[in-house]
Amino acid sequence: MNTDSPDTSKQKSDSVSKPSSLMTRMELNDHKAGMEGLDKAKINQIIYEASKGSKYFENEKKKEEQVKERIEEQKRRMEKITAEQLQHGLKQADGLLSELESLFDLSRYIVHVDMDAFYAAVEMRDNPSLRYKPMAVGGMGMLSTSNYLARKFGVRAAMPGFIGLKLCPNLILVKSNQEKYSAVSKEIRAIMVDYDPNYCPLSLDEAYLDFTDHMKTRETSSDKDRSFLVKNCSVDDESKCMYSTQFSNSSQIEKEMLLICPVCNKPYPPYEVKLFDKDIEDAVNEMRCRIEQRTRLTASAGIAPNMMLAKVCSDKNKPNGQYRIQACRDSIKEFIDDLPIRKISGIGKISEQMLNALGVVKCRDLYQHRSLLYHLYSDISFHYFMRICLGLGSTTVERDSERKSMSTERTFRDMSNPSDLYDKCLELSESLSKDLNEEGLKGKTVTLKIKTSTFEVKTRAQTIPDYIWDQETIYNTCKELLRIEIANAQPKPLTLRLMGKNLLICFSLRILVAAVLAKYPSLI
DNA sequence: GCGGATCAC
DNA sequence: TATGGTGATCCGC
Repeated sequence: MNTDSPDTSKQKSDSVSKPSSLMTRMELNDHKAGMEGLDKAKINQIIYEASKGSKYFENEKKKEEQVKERIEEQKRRMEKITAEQLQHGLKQADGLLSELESLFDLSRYIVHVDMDAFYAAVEMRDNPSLRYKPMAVGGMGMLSTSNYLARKFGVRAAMPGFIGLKLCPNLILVKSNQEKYSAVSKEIRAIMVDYDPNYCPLSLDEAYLDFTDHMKTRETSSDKDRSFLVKNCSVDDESKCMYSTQFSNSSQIEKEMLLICPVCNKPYPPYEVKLFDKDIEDAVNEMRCRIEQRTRLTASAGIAPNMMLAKVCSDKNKPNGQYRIQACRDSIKEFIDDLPIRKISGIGKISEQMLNALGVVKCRDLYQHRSLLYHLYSDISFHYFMRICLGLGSTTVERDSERKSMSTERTFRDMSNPSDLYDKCLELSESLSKDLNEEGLKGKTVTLKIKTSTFEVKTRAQTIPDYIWDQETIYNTCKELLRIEIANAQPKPLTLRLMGKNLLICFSLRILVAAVLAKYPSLI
């Protein structure tokens, strides 16, 4: 027994234990919109009380320790860097920066569109009794999104439902309805096509668009082309409910007139014709209005010369707003300099901590500390950081290329009986094989993923000589990998809460057909 | 090629 | 009572 350790028996009078300041991982995410002015300390206390002692929590503590060790290791490496090396790093960095500088292209209008609290908004639209009440989509296990009222209590996406209920006892949980969200997404995308036929969807509720070509045709467009029916109603004298329909389509107008405004609960009309201007702000505004007309859901948007900046902008005036960065170096510099690095897509909670430890908090700090970053990070990461601090991003909006992998995984009640585990393994093999078959895909690297009852995650892969997709080969390969893991756990049983499978794709029937048809068009 | 980690949604 | 699923990428072997 270590007599130096604090005597915990003396602390039992403390009825409330304090969340450890070291447990950054468990704290409330507040880097996104809708989180202003809440009592963070109180919320974190509730999250901590609800989580502490659980297996999940214990595993998070372990991971937190590992991150701390990584930061220590980073510090040790930093201290070894000499003044001379720093001088060299500075030269390298400045060389790269001037190279990157020449890549700047300010000629494009890149737009990022993001639906506001998408799943929650759909559910509120379809069930008026949910309006003005805190609600979230998901179950006791996990929430996929919450409405803005629930966010005021700290209820967020990726939070388990039971914690959401602790934060907000009146929270209403609504089951997720993916098919419905997909259908709404399809309606939204049908509008996006009018502004950029090559738009790039990121998820059901998010997309990048390149408005550049549209802006050229817009210059010569007639007023009629830019006229849409818009319904205005003032609600609580602030948020405006806009309802619009395309002016040219009179039969549609009559159909829409029968609808009830979801916010003011009055029937349409009255409505008015709104003429949108030829500039980019009005073009994006027009698109958002049309989305709202079609779906009765609001979107936010960011307008910038590249994708990285557009993405940050769309968050700025959320919900139901838009923000534009002017396409000039000074505006970009002013915007990026003060921006916290965590706002950049790709810099998550861990990278933020690692960089903060070096004194890098805002994007301008990436530039200030460029020499240090040159020495501490890989070429790829360093390159990425330098692009960020310049405000440089991709200007080519393109659809995702072909998928590189396909996977399936399930969480279940703790399971240790080997025959149950093999059953689960077979089940997942069937599922993955079916999905591969539907898309005509094959691969040669099979990966088994397991998560133990203590939340420890492991993956075990095997590459086989042939391209495969069939259930038997997937099962036989994974069965062997699983057998080894069960054996390695001996004499203890292997107790799992999740199992998954993944196949790296090497062959796509669809691509093959496309290639053959391209070569022999007569086959069509 | 493998396994762990991180990130986004 | 109770902390997801899918796809991608990077790093260090």
